[in-house]
Amino acid sequence: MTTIAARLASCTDPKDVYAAACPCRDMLDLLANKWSALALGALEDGPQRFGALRTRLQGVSPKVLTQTLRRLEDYGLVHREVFAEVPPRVEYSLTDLGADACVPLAHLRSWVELNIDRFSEAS
Amino acid sequence: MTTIAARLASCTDPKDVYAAACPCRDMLDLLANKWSALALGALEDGPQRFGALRTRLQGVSPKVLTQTLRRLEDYGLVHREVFAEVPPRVEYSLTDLGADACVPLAHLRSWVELNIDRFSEAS
DNA sequence: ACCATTGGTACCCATTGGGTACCATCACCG
DNA sequence: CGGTGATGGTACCCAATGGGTACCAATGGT
Repeated sequence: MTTIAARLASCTDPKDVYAAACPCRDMLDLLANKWSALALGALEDGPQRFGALRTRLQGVSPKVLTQTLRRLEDYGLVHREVFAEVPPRVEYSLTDLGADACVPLAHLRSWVELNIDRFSEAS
Repeated sequence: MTTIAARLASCTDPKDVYAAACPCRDMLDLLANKWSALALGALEDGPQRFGALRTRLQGVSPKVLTQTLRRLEDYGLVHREVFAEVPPRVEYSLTDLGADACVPLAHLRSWVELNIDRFSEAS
C-alpha cells in the first residue's frame, strides 16, 4: 500500500501537477472529471440521497454514479452514511475538504455556462 | 452536422451543465479533463511547440497529446500554426477564449497543489 | 551515405466507462 | 396472504477509447 504522504515524500519535485509521479496528478485527475465536478456541485446544496443525485445529474447511470461517489469518498471529499432502514437510505454529504474543493469547481462550471456561446462548433 | 448554436436553441433549459443534452455538458467534459487542464496551463507561458508541450506534460504520450490539442483546437480554445520547414515546426497558442478558460483551470490546479496534504489515502 | 531532428500517425491492446437487468427487503394495500 | 412499490445499489456484458510503442517523411549537416 502506498499512502499519499509516502508518495509525496518520494516525489523529487513535490506538489507539481505537471510531474507524472506526483500524487497531485491523481488528485487533479479525480477532480478534473465531468461527473466528479457535477456530483460535488450537487452536494453543495446539502446532503443528498443517492436517488436525488441520480436525478440531478441527468444522464448518469447508477453504476457510474456509484463509482464516482465511492472514489470521492475514498479520497475524503465525500461522506457516505447508510441508515439501517427499509427501503434503504443512503445520504451523501461533503466533507470540509470536499466543500473547499467545490469552490474552484463551481468557478469552472459557471465559466462554462457563461461562455458557452463563444465556443466554436465541433468538426 | 449539429452546431453548438443549434443545440443551444433546441435545449429546453439552456446553459445548464446538469442537463444531459445541453452543450455545456460537452464543454465541461472538454475542460474537466486532466490533459486539457495541463495543456492549457502550459500554454499560459506563451506559444509552445509540440515537443516542448510533450516535455512539460510529463507522462503524456504523443498520441494523447495530439488528441488533446486537436480537440482544444476544434472548439476554439487553442490555435495551431504549422510552419513549412524541415524538420517541421508547429506552434500551439491560446486563443482569447482559451486564455479566459485558463483562469478557472489555474485555480483548480493550484487548489490541488495547495491542498494535497489533506487528501485521504486511496484504498 | 548516413544520421539527427520534429511532429506526428498506424497499429495494437488493455482498461474502463457505461448501460441494462436484476436483486434484497419490508411496508403497505387489497 | 399475495402482489406491488420504493431504494440503493451490484452483476454482467460490451463498445469505446485512452494509451503505448513503433515507425515515418523530409532535409540539413557531417
